[in-house]
Amino acid sequence: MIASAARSRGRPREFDMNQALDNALRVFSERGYHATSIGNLTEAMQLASGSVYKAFKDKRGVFLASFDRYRAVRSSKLRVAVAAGKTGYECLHEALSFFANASQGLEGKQGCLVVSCASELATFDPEVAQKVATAMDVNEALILDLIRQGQADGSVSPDIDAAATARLLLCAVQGMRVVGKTGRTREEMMAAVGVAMKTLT
Amino acid sequence: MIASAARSRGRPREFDMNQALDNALRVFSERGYHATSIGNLTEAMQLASGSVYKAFKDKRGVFLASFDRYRAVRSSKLRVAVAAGKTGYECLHEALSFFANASQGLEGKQGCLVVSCASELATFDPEVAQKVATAMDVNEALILDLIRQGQADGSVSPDIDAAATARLLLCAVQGMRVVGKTGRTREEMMAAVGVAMKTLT
DNA sequence: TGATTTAGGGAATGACCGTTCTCTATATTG
DNA sequence: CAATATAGAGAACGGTCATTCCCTAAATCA
Repeated sequence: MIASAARSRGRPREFDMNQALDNALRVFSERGYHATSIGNLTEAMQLASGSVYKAFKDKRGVFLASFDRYRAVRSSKLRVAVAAGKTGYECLHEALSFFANASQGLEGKQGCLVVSCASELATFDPEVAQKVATAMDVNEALILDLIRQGQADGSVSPDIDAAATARLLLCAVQGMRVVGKTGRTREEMMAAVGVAMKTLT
Repeated sequence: MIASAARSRGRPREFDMNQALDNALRVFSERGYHATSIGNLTEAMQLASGSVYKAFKDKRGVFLASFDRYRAVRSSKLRVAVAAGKTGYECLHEALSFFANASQGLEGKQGCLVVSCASELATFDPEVAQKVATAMDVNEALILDLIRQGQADGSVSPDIDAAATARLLLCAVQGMRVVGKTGRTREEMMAAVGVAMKTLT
């Protein structure tokens, strides 16, 4: 038997898990965790409430799965975007532009699942708090990495405090997601990226 | 009759409005809007539910009043902090430090009412969305003002794009409030402020 | 084929929450 | 002092929400 074709025991799942999670995380992003009802989720995911509970235990389970999906998709897209740069400096510009683009127009208004929902839960849910902290750390580590890469290839000043700069840039991109909820244009956000790049010289 | 001593008609209010709002906004900040129940509010405000509804019409009314109170208090404190600086550059450093300080330790974990709660409501409540947008605009305008002041007194480079820099710094300070929810030290945040100041030279 | 296992769907349930109602208390007005 | 007006407190109410239950459907196992 081919390993990848191994089937589970009973009736197979009829819906596409990733597609359902993409719909769920869109609703969570727009409405926030507590304002999202099971009804909102069943409508968006095109599933009956019983099926939701069969597949995910409870509402929090849907959220946790959506959160992981969101992070996986965003991380993947970010890494693709970053790869377009050649020097460390260019990669950093790609990374900041990626966040700027997500903070503008409709996508900006939808907001960031990590920022809006997770902040809502992190206070009273240690597991979510940990996931949020990790998400932040991963982004900060990526930026720090690119700064060091830039210092190595000469595109970023060797005199800057890499750790502090990475932290400031992390704040800047997370702040873009917040400010972007009030509605900004791509030009406004890209101009901010241009200013942020000055911290690397 | 002395104007300031003019009393209203019926039984006078027994609780202190500002104190009650300070308690309410603390709960809204910690729990978010939807996760805050009337029970949470009556407990924190030390008022019976009937009294809350008599004084504020409904839950949203409590939130709106808390939001205004929060903005008034924070704005006032920010302006006091900024006044400690002499040059525009110094005033900007005071302003950024003010946000950094609020984004660290316990206050950082409590979070910002504008960021966490208002984002939660802004999607489906135009009035709240307007209030949030205004809060952002006021902060951005203050930063822009200080940059121009610095350019006038020679403490900030005349070559920088004042509007774009103000926007980036707004993103940075709002981002601090988000990142600060995951727990950061004063030193970490102040180092980020130091880096942000480089955008002014 | 019959037994077993898992998924889908939707009605039923029980708890909680926001709001209203009612009654009492305390002020001003005339 | 009566009349009026507003505040305080908490019980009562109605609706919504998350969750569970039960029945049916579709797969594998023996």
